[in-house]
Amino acid sequence: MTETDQIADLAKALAHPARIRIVRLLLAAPGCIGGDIVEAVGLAQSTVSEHLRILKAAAIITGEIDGPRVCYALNPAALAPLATFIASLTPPPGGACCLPDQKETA
Amino acid sequence: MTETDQIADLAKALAHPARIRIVRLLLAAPGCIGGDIVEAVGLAQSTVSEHLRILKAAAIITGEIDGPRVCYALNPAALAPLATFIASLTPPPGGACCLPDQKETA
DNA sequence: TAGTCGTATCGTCAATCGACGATATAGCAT
DNA sequence: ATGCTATATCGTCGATTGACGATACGACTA
Repeated sequence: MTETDQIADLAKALAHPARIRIVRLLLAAPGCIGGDIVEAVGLAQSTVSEHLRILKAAAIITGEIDGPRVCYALNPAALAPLATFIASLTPPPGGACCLPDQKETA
Repeated sequence: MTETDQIADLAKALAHPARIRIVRLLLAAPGCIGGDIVEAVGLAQSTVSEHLRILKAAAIITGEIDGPRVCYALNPAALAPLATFIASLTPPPGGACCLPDQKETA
């Protein structure tokens, strides 16, 4: 698996509105949510489970068995390759933020 | 088109190794390349044209007619929604950079 | 043990994707 | 006008995706 494939796979894992929504839910969640996700996204339970499986396969989320239910949590570190790639493409939005200045001070 | 859909569409546009490769080529290119892309990605000309169309539809690249050929160039600004979304998920890698601190100083 | 709740998996279907060859189109050059 | 080169579009095919209902699995509770 080349880094290019890795980036593409991460992008594919995010390439669905339902999955974006799930990630956002997990971001806003205190730490662990389970079946509440199903109601929030408004799809069938089996469909949501499939989306969770895809996100888990990409390591974007982790599913920890917590007694009777499963505790899903974000694993932002897995997105690093994609984040780095996108960051390398986007100089303007946000302006000079972290990088002092590449070479042009003007 | 909600912002969620917009992010998903951008991710989908990047959800293919060939398209990642194309974007990388454009990033490294001086400014304009055309048919060289076909050789670089190693797919049929029609297939590459289709990938270029998808990237163009997502506004990630622009295709400007330059005489007999087409000049493709990156349009990083189009990725802003996706970049912002991913940045909101990745606090650790890079450390506290731009945002002073959301609410928790510790 | 039996029941219940939450989650995962299976089977199916329509829709979309990715790849290709063939073909059309547009802009030089001769 | 003719031909050439570069790009786009069309039609097709197999593979994958996304959705669902039905069902299996696992873990508590009574």
